[in-house]
Amino acid sequence: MNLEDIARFSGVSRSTVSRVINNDPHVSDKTRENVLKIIAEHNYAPNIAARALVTKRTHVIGIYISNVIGDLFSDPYFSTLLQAIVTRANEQDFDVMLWLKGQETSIEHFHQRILDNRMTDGLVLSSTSRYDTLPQALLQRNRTFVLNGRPWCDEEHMNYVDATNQHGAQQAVEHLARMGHKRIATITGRLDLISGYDRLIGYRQAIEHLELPFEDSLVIEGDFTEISGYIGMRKLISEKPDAVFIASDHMAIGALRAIRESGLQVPDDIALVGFDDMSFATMTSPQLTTVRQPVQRQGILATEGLIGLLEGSITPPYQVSLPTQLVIRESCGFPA
Amino acid sequence: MNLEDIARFSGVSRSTVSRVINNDPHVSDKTRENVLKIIAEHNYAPNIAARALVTKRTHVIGIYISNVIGDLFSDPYFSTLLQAIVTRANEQDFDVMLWLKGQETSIEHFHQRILDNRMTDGLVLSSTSRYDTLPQALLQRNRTFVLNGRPWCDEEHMNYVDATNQHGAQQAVEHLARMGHKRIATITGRLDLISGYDRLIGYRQAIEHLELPFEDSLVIEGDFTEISGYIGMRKLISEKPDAVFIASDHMAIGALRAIRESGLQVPDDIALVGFDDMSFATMTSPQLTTVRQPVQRQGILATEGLIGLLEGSITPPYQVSLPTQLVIRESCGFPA
DNA sequence: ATAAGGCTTGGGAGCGCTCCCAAAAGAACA
DNA sequence: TGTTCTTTTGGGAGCGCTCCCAAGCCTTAT
Repeated sequence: MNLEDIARFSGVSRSTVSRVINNDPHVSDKTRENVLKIIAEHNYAPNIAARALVTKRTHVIGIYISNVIGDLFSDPYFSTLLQAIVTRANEQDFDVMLWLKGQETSIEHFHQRILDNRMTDGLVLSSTSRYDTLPQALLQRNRTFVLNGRPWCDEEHMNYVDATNQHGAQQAVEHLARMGHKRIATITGRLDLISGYDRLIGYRQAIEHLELPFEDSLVIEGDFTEISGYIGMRKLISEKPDAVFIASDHMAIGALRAIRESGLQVPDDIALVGFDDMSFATMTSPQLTTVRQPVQRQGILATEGLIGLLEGSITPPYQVSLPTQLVIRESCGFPA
Repeated sequence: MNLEDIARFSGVSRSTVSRVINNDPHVSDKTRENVLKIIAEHNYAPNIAARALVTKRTHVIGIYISNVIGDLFSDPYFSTLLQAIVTRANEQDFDVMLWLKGQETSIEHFHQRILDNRMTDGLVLSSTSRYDTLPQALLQRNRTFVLNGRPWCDEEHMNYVDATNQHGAQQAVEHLARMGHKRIATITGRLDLISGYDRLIGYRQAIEHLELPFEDSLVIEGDFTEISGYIGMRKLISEKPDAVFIASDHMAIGALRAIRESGLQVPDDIALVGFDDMSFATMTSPQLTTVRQPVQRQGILATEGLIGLLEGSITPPYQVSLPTQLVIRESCGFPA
């Protein structure tokens, strides 16, 4: 069943059917109606490949997530992001192709797969490592893409949607200081991801600004996983910090567990602030004080930006930075 | 840059280049080598649309997940499944297209989108509701697909990968009985999903078989979300059950919270068994006794099955049922 | 009645591939 | 040397669309 068949059945030419399908106004109402009826009767849908061959557009965007650690992205951050992207793309009549890079996949092979795949009009890249060469390779080949998180380099030319991670981290640390905490430690995220890096920078800036003691032993490197939060906190306990800024809620869950196991109390013995404001942050006891970042909004804006770029309604660079917001709950302590 | 260009550069014909790209043995080693060099030099990749137009194959499979509730699939079940599918598909040289049905999306519109999209060779459908007409529509149009979870109807003709949910639920309840519990309640999953339904059936069969009292008030309908586990358990507490079989670990987390808030102890006051064996089941206190289902394996087999079906190496129906396994930890109590 | 103008419609060309058949080149044998 | 067979190569046709130009039709004005 193709255009020609539909044309024959409805007694018009291939061109007219094409016009009807593409909503071209140059068709009489009578003809349009008739053709639409025939199309519906036969469940006809145009052959996407043939269309793509001539238009050089597929109406498909790709999502590349490279941070997939361990048993997969158990961190609901990615689920939320993914859902936002897929939903928004569908609303704008785009379909979505998905690539997940696990640890085991060979990166060259994987990149080649994405670079060679010409089935997508554009890409959203999420949580690209500082060492990931994909953005550069795509740039070099003139492919349209939007980064989730600001780029490590070439900032002026890249399209991205970011959150104010530095500022969020600062707010968190400042709030802990305001609550009377002096010895404030941090468990970082992956430092090869811009979000992890920026949150550490924010921590440092706040410490410096507040003229609090900065000690290397108060900075523990995590990798955003729950288990790394647990391990990080176990290391940290012997350092006896008053408070800890943890670069993700997911890690904060692990940290809470470590604290509970050691018999200490949150926030009395150790105060905690997380980052992300994931849905489970209100389900812990005590409830988690955290820095909210608009994950869903990031996904939506990345998608809208990409599609706008593709359709020419947005001229590059498309650069967005979304605000973060401190959400005060119980884990940070109460004013004395 | 197309086949013809590469042909010109390497001094051979379009056909020969095509043969090289498709690994046709009827090319001399010298020619092949030369052509490959030119291809690499120009970063040439064949135009997928043109190829698909003639072969009628895209090497793309689609995944349709319809269970997306609320703030997205916060249940890591889907993340795990998705990752397994994507990884396996990529290994077999297929790309993956993703559709997520949220509550808000109009189902007709969504189905049309999937039915019309001829860009995928086949589909994996996960957690399709009993009321979802997509499987029938796909069947009617002769599209190849594999269900994750056995179908609600037309079982003989459908391809599916399932887990032994009934048996798993039975084991869970039997174990609770063995631990000395008499008044065993359940919080069900969504009963329009086959997994939720089968787990309830398994519960009932066990109760009947063990000749324990069956009371309607001991069966609370949940929907697999954490919050429904919380709400369900709050309702259940007044019924004073000895033990509860909860149809997912995610709901069990909510139930644990409800029990803790009411000042009761697990397993002393109420024993609990979950389902899924998600990674967080060992992080709760007490650790969760649960029924393990091989989610990853399900994703892998669904993908392999679909691809096998597409390539003709498997003849339909492709029907797999994977075993579940009781994992005994702390929440179910200890032998008296 | 004729010309001029706007709508609507039809059909050729071409997108970049694969597939098939036929031609060319090389190998092997008498 | 010619003949036959095998291996390697070339080129036409066609997949199902869109895009463009030209032709046909219907108005409306002169």
